[in-house]
Amino acid sequence: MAQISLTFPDGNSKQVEAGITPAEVAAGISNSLAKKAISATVNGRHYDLQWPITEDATIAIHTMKDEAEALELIRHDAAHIMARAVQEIWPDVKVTIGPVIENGWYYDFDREEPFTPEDLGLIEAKMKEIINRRDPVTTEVWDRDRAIKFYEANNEPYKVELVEAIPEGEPIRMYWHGHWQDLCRGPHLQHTGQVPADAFKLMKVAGAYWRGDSNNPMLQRIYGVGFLNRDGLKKYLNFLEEAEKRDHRRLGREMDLFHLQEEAPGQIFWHPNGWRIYTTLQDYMRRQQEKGGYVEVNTPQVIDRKLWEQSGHWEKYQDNMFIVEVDEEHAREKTVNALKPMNCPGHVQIFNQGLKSYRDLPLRIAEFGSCNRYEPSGALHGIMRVRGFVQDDAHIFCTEEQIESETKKFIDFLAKIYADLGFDDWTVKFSDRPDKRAGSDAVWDKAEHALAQATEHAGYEFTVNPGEGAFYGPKLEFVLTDAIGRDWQLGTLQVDFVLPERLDANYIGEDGAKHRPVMLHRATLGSFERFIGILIEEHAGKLPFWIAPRQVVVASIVSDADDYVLEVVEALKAAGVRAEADIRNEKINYKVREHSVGKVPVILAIGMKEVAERTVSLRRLGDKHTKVVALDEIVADLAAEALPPDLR
RNA sequence: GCCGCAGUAGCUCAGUGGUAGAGCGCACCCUUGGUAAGGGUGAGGUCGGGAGUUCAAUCCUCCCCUGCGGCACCA
Repeated sequence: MAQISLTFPDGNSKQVEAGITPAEVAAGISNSLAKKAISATVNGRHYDLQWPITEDATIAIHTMKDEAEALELIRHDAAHIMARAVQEIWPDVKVTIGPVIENGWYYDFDREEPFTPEDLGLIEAKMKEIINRRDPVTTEVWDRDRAIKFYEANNEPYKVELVEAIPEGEPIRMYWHGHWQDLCRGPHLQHTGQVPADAFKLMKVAGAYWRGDSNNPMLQRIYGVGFLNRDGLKKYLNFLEEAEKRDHRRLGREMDLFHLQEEAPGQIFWHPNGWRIYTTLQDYMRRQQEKGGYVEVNTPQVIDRKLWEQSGHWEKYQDNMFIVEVDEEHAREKTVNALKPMNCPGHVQIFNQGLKSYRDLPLRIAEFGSCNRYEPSGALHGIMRVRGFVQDDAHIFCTEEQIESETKKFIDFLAKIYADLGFDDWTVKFSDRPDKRAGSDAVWDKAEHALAQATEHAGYEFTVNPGEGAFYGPKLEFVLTDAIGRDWQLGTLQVDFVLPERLDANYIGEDGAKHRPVMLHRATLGSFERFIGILIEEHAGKLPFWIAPRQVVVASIVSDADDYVLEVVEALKAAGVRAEADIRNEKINYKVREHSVGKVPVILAIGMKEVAERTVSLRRLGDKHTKVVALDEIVADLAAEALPPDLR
């Protein structure tokens, strides 16, 4: 047998026979390591203890102390144990796939009756039983025919499909947890008892399409979360509870910002408090756009289908459009219009008015564009995914050569704004050419290169979404996360070679000939609605002072102080601070609690002492202590604090 | 759109085959209280909408709407 050399993390190496397994390596080191081992990293690859090593390698043996590997294995084995539990309880259920995801795993099943919440309890109990059996986990590589025959015989059609889909040359690996068997690329733990029985929980059942395709049958997916120990699980459940308190839908109610009702699904009724956030943000954006070299426009809401046909929306986007038919009396034909779902065609109409010269480029046309999209009912989510929203939209008409510099300029623009608004943690996704696309490969090469270059030059890394670009061009997505870690696309930048063509936009070049401009679709906040949702969750309702809808409440402690309270409010308002008086017949404790729950950043309490001294007692949201400050001083301080970051 | 779950007072929720309750909030009264809920009294509901079963439906059945969690979608 050939010899190979294994190199350990401490730098020592050892000659061993080829085909040795990490389990044998561990056993050669010590009995206790052999017992505690869960997996290995061999030449950088996460490796099952049972897989043979056939070439020179670096090797590290993992135990439960290696958190990343341990969690992956625990979750992966738990997924299998869950599937086994389900089949032990309901033998007719067909199994499909069950990967590890963030915090846990899921497994998709095909079963006639739905799983109920009570079923989850049964499955959990069965899983604990399986864990306690400490069944050994073993593995073998099979050839394709054997695997297919096996699954056909066992009436597991989804597994047959999965085996068939494994590319030639890749091993078809089987795993056994005791007698129960599953197709799996591994690695896995040594035995089921290595999964902590008190550190996992089945969370929910949901529908999911087989292979993620809505043309396929819907399966039932069970989600579980799993951790190294009970404490990890407790922490996670606690996090979920805390996240619930940050939910913008809950805070929207508590802070009296907005509501939705069933007569207008996916559309927002903004209350005075919420609308102040909205307009404050819009005023701020308007100033930024002016500084950034944009011109602001406004375009019609209801537009004849002819324009949508020309732009391609009628063909590609009609399912998502609100169609408005107008049946005029005496009209020979009724007109068919659509509420605009996007602003781009309108902006091209403005670009097309009059002849444009290359000297006009880049022309940056901005609009707080009110859009309506008929989003699928299941997609609606609070104010984050709605059917009526306003984009801080703009279209930059430029030459191909200007794509890179305009992209860089936009990313800098966006980064500054996100920073002003308190976001440091956002990511960039880059979506490149899809299979179905318009435009030549040469043009795509140029556009993708320009976008990627500009992003790097602006100092940002990005992840690539292969094939996820729009049919008309590649795009950048600027992504933020909500309270429970779900990603939301806010800003975007998309290169478009197609729409200028379809709507016949052109400019006169230096050479005196007509040329086609490129359009960059871009939005910074994305939509005000989604952005405000994210903003609320990011700050858990404690918005920065300048955005807070109610910045200051001045509360009387005794009614004899009321006149002075009103005077303080007037002084603050005159200085540009959003202040309200609370002279209700309530105790100061009550008022402080109520306005704290309402997330008012500053409470000024006024008793007779403050009246006499012309001071206020200042209390900041979240602080326990208070501070007495002279009236003039606090007015000046809060006025300065109320200024938006760009006006300071 | 698909799968599952839910919809009772402004909010959070309990409840029943014989047309309904709590806490908070709201109104009024008492209380003038020094930094996260002072006390009393009272008003407030077509039990999401429609149909069916029944002597009788908020409760059982069916359809629809909306919301929630996923999936799919997301120019």
